[in-house]
Amino acid sequence: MEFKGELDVRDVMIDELAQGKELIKQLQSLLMDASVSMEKRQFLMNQIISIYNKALNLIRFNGEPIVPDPSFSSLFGGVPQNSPFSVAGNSHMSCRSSDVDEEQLRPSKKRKTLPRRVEMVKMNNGEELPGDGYSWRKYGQKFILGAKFRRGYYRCTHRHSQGCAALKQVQRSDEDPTVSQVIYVGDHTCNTTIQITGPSTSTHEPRVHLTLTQHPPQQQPQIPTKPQLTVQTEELNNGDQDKFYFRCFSFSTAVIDSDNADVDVAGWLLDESPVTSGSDQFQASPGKMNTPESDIRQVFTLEELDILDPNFGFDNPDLFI
DNA sequence: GATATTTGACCGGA
DNA sequence: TCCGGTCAAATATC
Repeated sequence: MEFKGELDVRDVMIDELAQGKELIKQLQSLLMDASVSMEKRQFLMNQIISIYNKALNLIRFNGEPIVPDPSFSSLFGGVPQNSPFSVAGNSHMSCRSSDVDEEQLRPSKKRKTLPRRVEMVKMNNGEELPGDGYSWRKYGQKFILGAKFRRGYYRCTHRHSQGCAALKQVQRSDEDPTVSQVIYVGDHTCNTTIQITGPSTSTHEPRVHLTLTQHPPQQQPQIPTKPQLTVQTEELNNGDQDKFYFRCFSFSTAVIDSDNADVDVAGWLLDESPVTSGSDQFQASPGKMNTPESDIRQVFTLEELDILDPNFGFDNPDLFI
């Protein structure tokens, strides 16, 4: 069987992302029009998410064989058919959202193959780890070789009730004890209400109000504990054929008010903030949002961390806003 | 009593 | 065999 080479994959990704940009423009128009139904807006949002999922998977597989299983059509760009809230089959809406499905596609018993996302979190008062909006239950802690502090192991509180497989590990930095490295393993599959508040591009007032709610089958969403929405998109670098760098942004507790005719999701998504202009990193600082989760998180993929300077210190002032 | 945390033991990948 | 990750009993807290 023949598969796309790297260049072809890149072309397809560029095409997909261009489509996504076009859809965002359309969404912007729709959001400016108060007469447009919420369903139509959500449908457009789903299309955008699907496109980004498709591009992400193209990058992830990087030309390797992709099992053409129709049941995973949404994973590779298919727009969910049944529900406009399916969000590519994942409630977390992370750029890693497809990883759970990926695990289902290619189940591996190796823990290291689980999707991981690393965040550096500045702790409140230098002691307290700020909440990330999820409900976690600690199930262990352990001293790790060469680390001053014990690593804490947490699983989602809804692990048993809803089978949510999300895990996280918290490791306090040796260099700066007020900073913790938080490793998220897997995505949340527990059903929740997702709320998004977009950052202001020019003021400190939130401009975007948008609510994405995933309804479990035959069930109303009752658990309002899904405030953190982390999205990582990947930047194409036409000038570098060997590498892809991730453009990441994360934000928490987004509140979206569909009735607000002032919304400008596309502008928010596409604008380059002063913080991020010219950078590979897009950061949406929760501190600029109207949210209770006021910590800033720098999001890395493990791959990105691998290429960091080994002497990199967590007290780097550029790491936090 | 229910729920959360702690901690030593065990498992499994490298 | 080492070591990171998980389990589960004991303990703490509400």
